[in-house]
Amino acid sequence: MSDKKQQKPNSKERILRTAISLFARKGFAETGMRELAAEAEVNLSMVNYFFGSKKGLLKEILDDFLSGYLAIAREKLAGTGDLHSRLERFIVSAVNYFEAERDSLIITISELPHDDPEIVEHKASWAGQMVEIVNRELCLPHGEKPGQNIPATCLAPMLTSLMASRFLFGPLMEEVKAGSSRAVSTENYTKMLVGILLQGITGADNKGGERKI
Amino acid sequence: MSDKKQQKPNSKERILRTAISLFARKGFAETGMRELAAEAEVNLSMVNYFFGSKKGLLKEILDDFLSGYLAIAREKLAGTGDLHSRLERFIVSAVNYFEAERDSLIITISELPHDDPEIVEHKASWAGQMVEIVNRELCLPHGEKPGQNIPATCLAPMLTSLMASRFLFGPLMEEVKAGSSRAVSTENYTKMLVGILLQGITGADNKGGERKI
DNA sequence: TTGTTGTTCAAACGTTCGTTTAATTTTATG
DNA sequence: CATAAAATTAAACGAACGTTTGAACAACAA
Repeated sequence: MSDKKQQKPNSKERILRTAISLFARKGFAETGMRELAAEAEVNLSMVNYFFGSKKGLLKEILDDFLSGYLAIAREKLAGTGDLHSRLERFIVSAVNYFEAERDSLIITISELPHDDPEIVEHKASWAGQMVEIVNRELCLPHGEKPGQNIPATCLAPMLTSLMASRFLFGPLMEEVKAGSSRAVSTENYTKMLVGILLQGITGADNKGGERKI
Repeated sequence: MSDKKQQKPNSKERILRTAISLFARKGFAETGMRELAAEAEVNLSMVNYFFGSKKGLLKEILDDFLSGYLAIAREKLAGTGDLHSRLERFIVSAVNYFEAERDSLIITISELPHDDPEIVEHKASWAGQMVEIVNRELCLPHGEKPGQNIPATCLAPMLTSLMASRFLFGPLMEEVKAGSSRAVSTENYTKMLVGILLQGITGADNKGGERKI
């Protein structure tokens, strides 16, 4: 018994982990409670016991992921440093976070457009805070240059979608070309994103400086 | 009777349109056959009569959308012209297509990561062709410059995700800030994308020419 | 011990699901 | 008109859904 209790963690945590895996692979509505309970090796009732309902479980997954994403945005986009370095360290942190929590990312993106009133307020709350940060740290400081002002409600989705593309399309691309996920390392992927984004959103007046890649 | 029969189109088409709307708003699995039939003003059995099954209906929606997207990629990315103009006209066409078929786009993206074996082969077939086009028309001609070669299995998802972000996040952003969808016109949105992408993926050696925006 | 609190369990709740059947109505063709 | 084909209908199928119940079990304090 050198480990604490690695072989049998909390039932609640086991449910959470299994749910994240199943929801990402099969979809939330397509995953049944009995299937989830069986895979997590718990009794059927335990899900409702710990999370109240199936949607309560989904809400916890979304909140866990989005709060982590928002914390990264808050920490990395703000503070000292010019736009380039702040954006770069944000992308590095966010992409690493997406990779570590890729199943939660897939669930979040997949459930994004659905208008379940019980869920949509949660998403809107997180999205609103994200837009606020992007607006304060990225849009406003560079709104001086005319013709380059991208609204935060447009830029925030762009950034998130671009960073998430690798993981959203990952399973499908693996089906298309086996091993394609490992053809580009995560480190190189972030470098690509930084290169694309920095030289783009900083304007056409960029005279080839900032050779970040 | 000036119109052909605008008030009552084919039942099959009515089912298709209603399904696209409901699947996009509520999700595929969350939408019931009875709800769909009621909203389409059609008997419950008609869905299976015309489409075989609920999944057959989804497959038709996905195939319709993806074939149109692939046709645009084929037509706009290939042909004469330098990379800049070809990429620009592709983005213009694709974004307009996404806007016209935004519900189908939402359905396609939302169902992307799910591994239903009956659906995944369809998606993989389309994705494989898309990757092939991107590789032939974008990656290979510019693979000469070292350090800038982004694999097509990485670039194609990037392009698609970036163009789709406006529509994927649209409903949520409207919840965050009413009217945000109309804050940026589709034309300006495409110009933003062109500006970001062109100056990014064409490399850091770009000396500020090509002021497309 | 007794009582309490937090888990786990088997069983069943009523509902809704996607699908099928068989009869009927409509449409088109000879 | 007659007849075959296509479209539409009401009703029911068995299966699976999310949820609830009430009892049993574990750990621990009084």
